[in-house]
Amino acid sequence: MNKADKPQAAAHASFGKLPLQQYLTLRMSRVQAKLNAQASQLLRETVGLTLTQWRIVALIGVAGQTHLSNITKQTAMDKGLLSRNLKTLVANGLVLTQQDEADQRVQHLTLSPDGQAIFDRAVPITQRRQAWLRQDLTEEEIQTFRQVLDKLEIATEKRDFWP
Amino acid sequence: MNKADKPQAAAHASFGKLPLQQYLTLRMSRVQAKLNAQASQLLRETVGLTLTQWRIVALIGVAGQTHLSNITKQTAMDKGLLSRNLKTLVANGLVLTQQDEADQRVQHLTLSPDGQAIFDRAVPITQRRQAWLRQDLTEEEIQTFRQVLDKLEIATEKRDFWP
DNA sequence: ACGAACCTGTTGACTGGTCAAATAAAAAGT
DNA sequence: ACTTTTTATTTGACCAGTCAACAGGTTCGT
Repeated sequence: MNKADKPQAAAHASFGKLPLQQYLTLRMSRVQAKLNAQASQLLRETVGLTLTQWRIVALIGVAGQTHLSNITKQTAMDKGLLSRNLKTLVANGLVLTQQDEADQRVQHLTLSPDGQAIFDRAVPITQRRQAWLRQDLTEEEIQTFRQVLDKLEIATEKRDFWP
Repeated sequence: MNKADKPQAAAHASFGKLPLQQYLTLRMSRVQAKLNAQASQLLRETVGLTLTQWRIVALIGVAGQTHLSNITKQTAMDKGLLSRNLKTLVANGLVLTQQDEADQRVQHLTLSPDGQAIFDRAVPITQRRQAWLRQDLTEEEIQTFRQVLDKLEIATEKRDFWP
């Protein structure tokens, strides 16, 4: 319902090569947004956790025992955020904390029986979703995808790309 | 300082095949977090926009003219969020709005001269970043990466994977 | 032509996430 | 020994994002 929709659209021929719409990061963020929405809904309906809470529980679950800074590294989430989320998990009795004797700073985190039960219940659900997401992907595609993610991650770490 | 560190770690042999650490979504979200942090910092330092604001400006810029629901679709962001962000962009004089005559609901969005100036300044910066991110990627990798993103996106849309 | 369904955009209340500073403990350097 | 640096976690203030409800406007079915 509109006339000429591209008055200055011509200007973008001058972008050199890379049309903005094809920025990897923009596309990633859109897909990610949809994936997150889907995962959040699924987790809310089935186990009553937020995505962040689930990730904490999951990481403790697979490790058997960890501490916060470990989770920080594995997720690249804000430590403050994790600290707060953890607090509610502890308050809800899903996670147990125990001070390290040698190093008074670190708290060891383990799942309580309740936490373990939720973990055990959620794992097959999330696996099913993962399988669903992979259904149309070949092994090669997945492998390349992982490889690209790795390279992108590395590229974010060396930050010498700008003075 | 701890006894058996894997009392329940053995349980994960029973996961079937997919170890939790390899969930595509978990790895994606970590990389995405780092990319976002990098982009946000860059944009803040160079053009003084948040990532969301930049994306709105960018999408208006490339289209020449759009409307909100269009941006909603392209980014999968919340329309409320976009509406608010847009309001501040309009208040700051970067974006101009104009009611559609035929359809009174839609507002056409264009960049003001100021907005265009910022856009023109930001584009090369973001392109440089994109190039940096791609530096270690081959064309095939990028293509496969895109393809996987597409398939994942499609998989989030048909939601019949769970009763 | 009339109501139902639908689309566009806004608002409010609330939750989640970010940034930066603070606290506290250990490790490293001198 | 003692300052400096690094690491682990917490806290506070603030901003971004989500959900759900709403107000107007359009379209479609009968």
